[in-house]
Amino acid sequence: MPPARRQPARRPLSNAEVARALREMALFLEMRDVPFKPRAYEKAALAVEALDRPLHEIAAERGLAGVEELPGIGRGIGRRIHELLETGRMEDLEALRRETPVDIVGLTSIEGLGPKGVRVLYEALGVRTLEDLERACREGRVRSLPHFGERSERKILRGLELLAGTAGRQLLGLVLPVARAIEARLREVPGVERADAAGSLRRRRETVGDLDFVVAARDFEAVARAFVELPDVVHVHARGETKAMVRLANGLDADLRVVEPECHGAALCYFTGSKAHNVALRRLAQRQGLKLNEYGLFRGEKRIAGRTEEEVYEALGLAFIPPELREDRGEIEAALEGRIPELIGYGELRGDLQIQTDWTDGSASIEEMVEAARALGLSYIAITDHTRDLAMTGGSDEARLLEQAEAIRKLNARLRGFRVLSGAEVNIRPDGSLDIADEVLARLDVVGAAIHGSFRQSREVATRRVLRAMENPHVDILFHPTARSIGRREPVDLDIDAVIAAAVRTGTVLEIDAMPDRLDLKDEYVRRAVEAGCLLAVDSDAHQPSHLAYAGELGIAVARRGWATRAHVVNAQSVERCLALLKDGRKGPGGRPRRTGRSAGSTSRGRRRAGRH
DNA sequence: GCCGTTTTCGGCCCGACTGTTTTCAGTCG
Repeated sequence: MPPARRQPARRPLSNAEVARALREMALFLEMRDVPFKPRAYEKAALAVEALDRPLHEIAAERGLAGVEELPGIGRGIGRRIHELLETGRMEDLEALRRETPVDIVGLTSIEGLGPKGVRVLYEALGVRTLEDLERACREGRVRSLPHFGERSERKILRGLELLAGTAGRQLLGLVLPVARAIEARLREVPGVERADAAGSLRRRRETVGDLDFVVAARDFEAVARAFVELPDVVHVHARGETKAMVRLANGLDADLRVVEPECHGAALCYFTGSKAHNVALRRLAQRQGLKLNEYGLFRGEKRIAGRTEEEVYEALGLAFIPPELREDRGEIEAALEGRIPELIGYGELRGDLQIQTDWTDGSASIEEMVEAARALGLSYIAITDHTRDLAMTGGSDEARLLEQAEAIRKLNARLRGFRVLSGAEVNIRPDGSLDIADEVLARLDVVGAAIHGSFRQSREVATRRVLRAMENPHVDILFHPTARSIGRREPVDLDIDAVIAAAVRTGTVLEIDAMPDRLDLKDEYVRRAVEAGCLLAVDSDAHQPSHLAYAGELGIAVARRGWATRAHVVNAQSVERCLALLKDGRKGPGGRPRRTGRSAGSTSRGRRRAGRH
């Protein structure tokens, strides 16, 4: 077959694109008042988004059967997804688009406008796009439609403005301080007993789409007033007696819900979500003849739980489920069986194993980083400045690394109750070799290896590259394994299961890099690593003193979302234990491969049992 | 269209706010 006859290769559709098509189906069906199906398509869209591997891979490996096996996807939607992946089109969706040729996703993204409204606008005024809608509102043609009025027109125009100013989901690390400041202000309102940020922020998802605040108070009016008068508020979407919605200056929307203190736990649970977790909880309640809503858990008219979350879970026969696990990914089954692990806590880091200083591209001296680490309650840090290949950062060569190690030795002689470890963040070259000689790596306390370039290699090449670096007997930790930058740079295409298997085999620790735009490994991969018995390091990757706090805040959040316990995290141990874990299982003196017998899994399982006490 | 401690049919989470309504539909979370 001559090459010219071949079809040009079409880029496989991403999960996000498949989910968008499913969501569009849901909106069109909703518009046509089709019962139940919209919910099914929405649920399927969520399921697709939750996958940790591309659908097109699953389809390529297992065909239609592999797709239909996914939760929330059955024969009908499975067949349509398959069609979409094979042909790039979904005929049923195309038919709906032909019948009602409107930008339904765009139009319904306006606050307060849903599919029913879009239908009326299209049928009466021929509105198809956001531009059509803006024109119709400006010309005053919308106000005469049924269920619309002058207020609706103004609301839509304002919605269009706000849409233009929305930044979409924002990094957890940037939003967290904003949320905390709002919590603090709400707690100052007289009569407020509790004020908490809920939603995906409380679950510590890596990005946040909006903020939710749950306040327990007697005087609802005072809380709502304080909320809409927050200095950050640029627009009030809605304001009722117990509820308010506003737009903040950073482009995020924030919701407030005020409840009686008796309901606080139920409300906090409800507004923490996730939606899938809530639905599963409600079904569980229903099967027990109970009703769960934001006011409590009820048997008939009688509230049997609601003041605290713990009370609600207990009354449902569940162990308490930490917010970070509430994604309906097996946590409810685990809670029923008492299998919720004791997650690593936010105050449990004792060291930090990735820190840059003014020896390369950091802004502070080793001593300044030590002081900042001490202030956070840490008792050891590793100095891991960049190496030769990263010339832009003034990366160290062998001689300079040894010079720095000597400076650290002298510093340690002066320090009391604190230990500085010598180290490096060596560069993994495109072929998997390192940019620092083994003889020098052998003399450092902590060797991290990381990818800093050639990000677009094929999966095979990139995986081979990383595995080769991990096989180096001196490499202790794989730093920011996929080298992603959230919202900016795609992760390196790695066979993550192969990397995890190699980590177990070689005794290499996988890092959770806690910089807000990295969070790498990400939560789903952490969970797979934990299940495989990998050891983890939770590091700040700090380039200045203020970055150090990211490890205990964002890094631990990712570890918890990955179901990690303290036993899984090497730098939650004493410095001696940490070093032993890093160096354990290295090649023996005879240069034989590391023993594979030391599985991190058996270590962590053993320690986990011990850690119960 | 999906799913199963109500299992292959008959259910499908629940309540507040808004704007247009004189009793409620649409939207949102």
